[in-house]
Amino acid sequence: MILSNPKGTQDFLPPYGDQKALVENEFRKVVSLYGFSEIVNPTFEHTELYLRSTGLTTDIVTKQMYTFTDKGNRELALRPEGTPGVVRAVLQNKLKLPVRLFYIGPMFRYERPQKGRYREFFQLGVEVIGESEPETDVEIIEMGMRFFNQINLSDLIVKVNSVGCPICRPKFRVQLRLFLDKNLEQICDDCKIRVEQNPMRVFDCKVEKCKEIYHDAPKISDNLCYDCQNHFQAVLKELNERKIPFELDKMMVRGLDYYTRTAFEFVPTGSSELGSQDSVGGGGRYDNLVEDFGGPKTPAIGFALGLDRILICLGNALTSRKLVYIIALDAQALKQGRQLLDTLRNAEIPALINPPDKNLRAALGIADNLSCEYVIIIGANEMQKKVYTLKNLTQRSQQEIPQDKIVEVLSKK
RNA sequence: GUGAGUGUAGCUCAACUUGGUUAGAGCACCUGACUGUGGCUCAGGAUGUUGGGGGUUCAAUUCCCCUCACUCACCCCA
Repeated sequence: MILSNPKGTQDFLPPYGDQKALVENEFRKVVSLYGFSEIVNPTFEHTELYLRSTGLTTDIVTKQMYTFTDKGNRELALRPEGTPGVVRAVLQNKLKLPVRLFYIGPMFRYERPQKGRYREFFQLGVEVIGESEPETDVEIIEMGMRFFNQINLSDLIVKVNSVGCPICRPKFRVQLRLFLDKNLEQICDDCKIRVEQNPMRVFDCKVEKCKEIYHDAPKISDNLCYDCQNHFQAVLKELNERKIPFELDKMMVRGLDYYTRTAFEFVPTGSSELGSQDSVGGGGRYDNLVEDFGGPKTPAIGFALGLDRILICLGNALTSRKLVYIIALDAQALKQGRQLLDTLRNAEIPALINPPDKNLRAALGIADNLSCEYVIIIGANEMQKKVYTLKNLTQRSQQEIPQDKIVEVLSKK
């Protein structure tokens, strides 16, 4: 069947395409208040970029990348996430630090699609490169919350944790490993694999039995080194002072290898439409990534929001369009209508004119289908009286407006 | 990658259990009643390779196998 989209992709049909753009623009507005500039990166990069950043132990890299060899024998991958590309661009172009960047665009991961999870999905992301202060962490968390408020998605908290750094994490891993080895008999099969590959991920397990056991396990946030501990305390204090609704979640560990210190997730609280996915976004510090790429030691932090999931949460909250539909009833009126169409558009009022052969009833039906807010009727009566009949479709009301006042009247609406 | 469930008109679904002449309904759509007033009403109309392929059978939407798609969950993540 040719007439079908590839698995895990979606068409944003009207009005969802418009709604998507609306959310993107709100995001642009909010982040620009915090001094972020938009960066547009390629949709594919050298595969190696992701191997060295996102991490060799992550599923994203080991199983989910869309990789291909191009005609010049380059090993490339459709981007599974945005951060590596941004960091690469910053280093390559030697941007002055600190820098605040945001991006909007599609990401690709080969996995089984389900509710709120697609092979092509859209992310809204921010990266702050070159700022180490705990206040920055809180500032961008607060910015995220402000964005969610702005789009009326306020039933939401942020889960916060610290995942340490290369100084404290290895020590902790040994400690955790000891604990897990003692309980190896009781944990599930998946967790047994995690113990070998990446012990901290056991905290993500959804099996009740495992959760009970891990309740008593040592936690990374209780075993931070001096600097990480100070940083984390400062973040928590600042979150409290700024009255940001957060929850300290010592079990939260994030999936990407490069995270250090502060990690967080935006989680809807109300009756979620997201199925088994619980977060609409997440992020954290990655203080070593720039150095890992061969750059100078540079602290950084960022987050990514799932646009598709946000749209699911918003549901059918549709905004009525401010589209004006002009209906001309005869040839003379049509000529007048076409002039009016130009006038309206020049005044930045979105407008359409009906095809000449439709009668009034049918034309109103079309206006209805297009969910126009206003209709302007031009017929012999209007031509004679030098007025337009302006009809409000939602209020089912109409009035005659002098022809030279129409732009003025519509501009106010 | 693993497991479960669904695919019938544009949409939501019925008929399948116990195979049997032209596969139905509601909404939507088209036409008209209504030749300058849309969401209502009434009358009429069009619509399906029953996801695709194969098998069993005199006969398959119905039973069996394969495949594809969707949904849900696991895994993982936005």
